[in-house]
Amino acid sequence: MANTLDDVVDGALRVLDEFGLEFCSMRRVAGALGVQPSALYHHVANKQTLLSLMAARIVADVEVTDDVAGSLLRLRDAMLAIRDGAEVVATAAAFRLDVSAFEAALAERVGLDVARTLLIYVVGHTQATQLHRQAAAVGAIALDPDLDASFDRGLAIILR
Amino acid sequence: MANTLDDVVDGALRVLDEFGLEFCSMRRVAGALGVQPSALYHHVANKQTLLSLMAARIVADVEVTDDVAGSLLRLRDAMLAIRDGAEVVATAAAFRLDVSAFEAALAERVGLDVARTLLIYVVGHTQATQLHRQAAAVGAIALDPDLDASFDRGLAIILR
DNA sequence: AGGGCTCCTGAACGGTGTTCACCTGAACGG
DNA sequence: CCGTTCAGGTGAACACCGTTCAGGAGCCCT
Repeated sequence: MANTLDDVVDGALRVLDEFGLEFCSMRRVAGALGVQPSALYHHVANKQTLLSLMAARIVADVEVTDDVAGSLLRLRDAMLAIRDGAEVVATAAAFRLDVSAFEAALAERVGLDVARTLLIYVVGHTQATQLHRQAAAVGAIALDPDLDASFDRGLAIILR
Repeated sequence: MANTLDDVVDGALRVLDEFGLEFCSMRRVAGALGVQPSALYHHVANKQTLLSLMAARIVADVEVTDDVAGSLLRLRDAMLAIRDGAEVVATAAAFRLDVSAFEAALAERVGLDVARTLLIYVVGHTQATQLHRQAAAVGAIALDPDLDASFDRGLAIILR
């Protein structure tokens, strides 16, 4: 027993990956941990805080190197690696608070304005990509095979 | 009596502007129209659909001219004009479906890749701006006076 | 042995989106 | 003028939601 904060975030990310953000409720996360919903509030002030922690975890081990484009591709992959990951990062007021370390590291290499523009673009495009893929997986729309290349071209436009 | 779909969208936008997205519930929209919540489902299949219609309305009369930067500034102003407007537009899967007319008009002038990159940037930056201003209005953070200029610089980076 | 701390329970409160069977009133063709 | 149709609305219900609160169980430290 004796869950820690990390356990809670882990459990929440498992629920997110399995059921999607829409069904990632406090009750379901608690259920995944074998615990009552109210127990979560000993680790986290509210759901919004939990979402921020999840967002931080999602992008946690993406490192910024001198290969700026490569770094941003890794950021994109980290968000795509988990269901609704981009939306969680985007929503959490994340790219103002949680990704600020990422923004700072990026700013050292390309300047603050370009760093900000890049981050907004990467998160936005990745969110659209993830949404599109999910709709395609359900059969609602046809899968656009150009999404990865489209991402690269947009990146090149900003970095030119 | 006899509300139309437009009346419902109007009412929803009034509720949004007054209370914010968080409290823009079907029940509250119904209340603003002097109607039971279930009555809304005669006009709209579900809340998500209503949000998409609201997003479409928010950006509806922004015209794309040959002054691309000016057009994007007007798009930004339209979203900033209503509380949580940018978030509604961003969320509604809007900048894939509702803003697609905007995207097409933009693509005629700057090409599809640049148009997409611009739209992602404009919506993302505006959303961050609106969130920031709201937090500052509540006194949670200090207001950054550089937001408008920051937007212009990001735009210039993409359009260069 | 006793105090404090972390983690948890169980119940409750006031909301939420959505569905359903049913009712009302105006418009319209025979 | 009657009967039908149909958009618009009612009122109750269902199954959830985030969050709060008083309290209990187990552990470490002194």
